[in-house]
Amino acid sequence: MLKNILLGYLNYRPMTGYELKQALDTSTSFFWHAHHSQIYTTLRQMEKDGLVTSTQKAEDDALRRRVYDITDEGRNDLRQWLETPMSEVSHVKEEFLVRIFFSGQRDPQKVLAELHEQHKLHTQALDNYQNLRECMPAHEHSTLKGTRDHIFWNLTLEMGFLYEKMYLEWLEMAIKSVEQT
Amino acid sequence: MLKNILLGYLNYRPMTGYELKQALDTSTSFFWHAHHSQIYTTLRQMEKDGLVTSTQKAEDDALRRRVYDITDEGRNDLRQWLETPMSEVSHVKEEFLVRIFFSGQRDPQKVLAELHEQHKLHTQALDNYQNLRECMPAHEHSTLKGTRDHIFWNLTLEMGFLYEKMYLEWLEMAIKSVEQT
DNA sequence: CAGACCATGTAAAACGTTACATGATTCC
DNA sequence: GGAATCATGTAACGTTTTACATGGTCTG
Repeated sequence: MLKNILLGYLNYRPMTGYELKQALDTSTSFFWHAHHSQIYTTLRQMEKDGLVTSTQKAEDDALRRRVYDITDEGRNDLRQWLETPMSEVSHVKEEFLVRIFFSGQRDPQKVLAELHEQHKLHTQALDNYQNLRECMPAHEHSTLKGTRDHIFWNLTLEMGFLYEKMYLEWLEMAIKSVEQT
Repeated sequence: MLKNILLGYLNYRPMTGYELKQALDTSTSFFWHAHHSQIYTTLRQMEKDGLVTSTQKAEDDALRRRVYDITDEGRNDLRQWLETPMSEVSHVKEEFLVRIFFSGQRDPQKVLAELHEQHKLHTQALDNYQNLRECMPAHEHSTLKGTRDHIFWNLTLEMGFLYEKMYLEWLEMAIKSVEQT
């Protein structure tokens, strides 16, 4: 899966592993994240498999920056993946909900504290999306020439926003529910 | 993580691997799932680690049913895990959103078809939660003696419901957005 | 010159998926 | 007797996390 994301980014332009890590941390982090160690090793594997090529930025580059570029084979691979539709829903894995599910015998005060902490964190996440959303210029009138990318970027951003809003709503309900015990 | 879920269930009552798989598939599947192969191997590992014990249901049981029971050490382990609060938000991994993010160059008709397919699947999921919700008797007046478990079970069920509702809302927005292209 | 950030890697362990494998019971 | 479901496992493979490891650059 990480492979597809890296190909997706490299399809826009050549990038280093470090830049890809940053791209994942900012743009894609809501729905996929990865540690740098995995990114670097996956890139090397992809190079072996002929999906990307890499070159040192300059022969004497002290930072040893290695720029990756997608190959035709890589582009094919990416297209193939995108053209094969998903026919299931992605499986959710939410540790916090597991904790809640098994919280019947915990001290209610401690559960409440944890719910409040999550509320704080999800509020921060929501603020983040709200800012990003406001920063987004009216794409309708600006850069729409030739590319429809922004439509889809906005859609995923909007999902992040809706998700956090829904999560906060639920947390507030949960807090009330536990308080009434 | 799977370990904690299995301990959580076994803390209610002794169960076989098969029953645990069913419990995961019905109660917990919205926020955690696992294949039977992983469940059986994890149970064996937990037995080695002294967190559970296992016994054959009957010496001549042709079905080789093996019943697992939690030990004191297992109960400790579970308590410890529950008492250590989470101070981050769980990371989401949604393959479908990755696909949408990189869909700028796909045939819009194919993207639409995929969005409609997801809409169908998430509608089914929502119906499921709605049924479960209606089946839940008014716990307030029934089994509340001694256990607060149902409060938390209902909360996770409610989250499943809200999540699917939000997802459908987003899908409808996404469909409109792509149609207008 | 210290601290933040740039930049890349290896290795081991943990976790998760897929495929293979087997055989019993139950209901029609 | 055939199909669905009960019931448990192993092995290979692939993915992800965690810890270790190193050194350069840039800003105040």
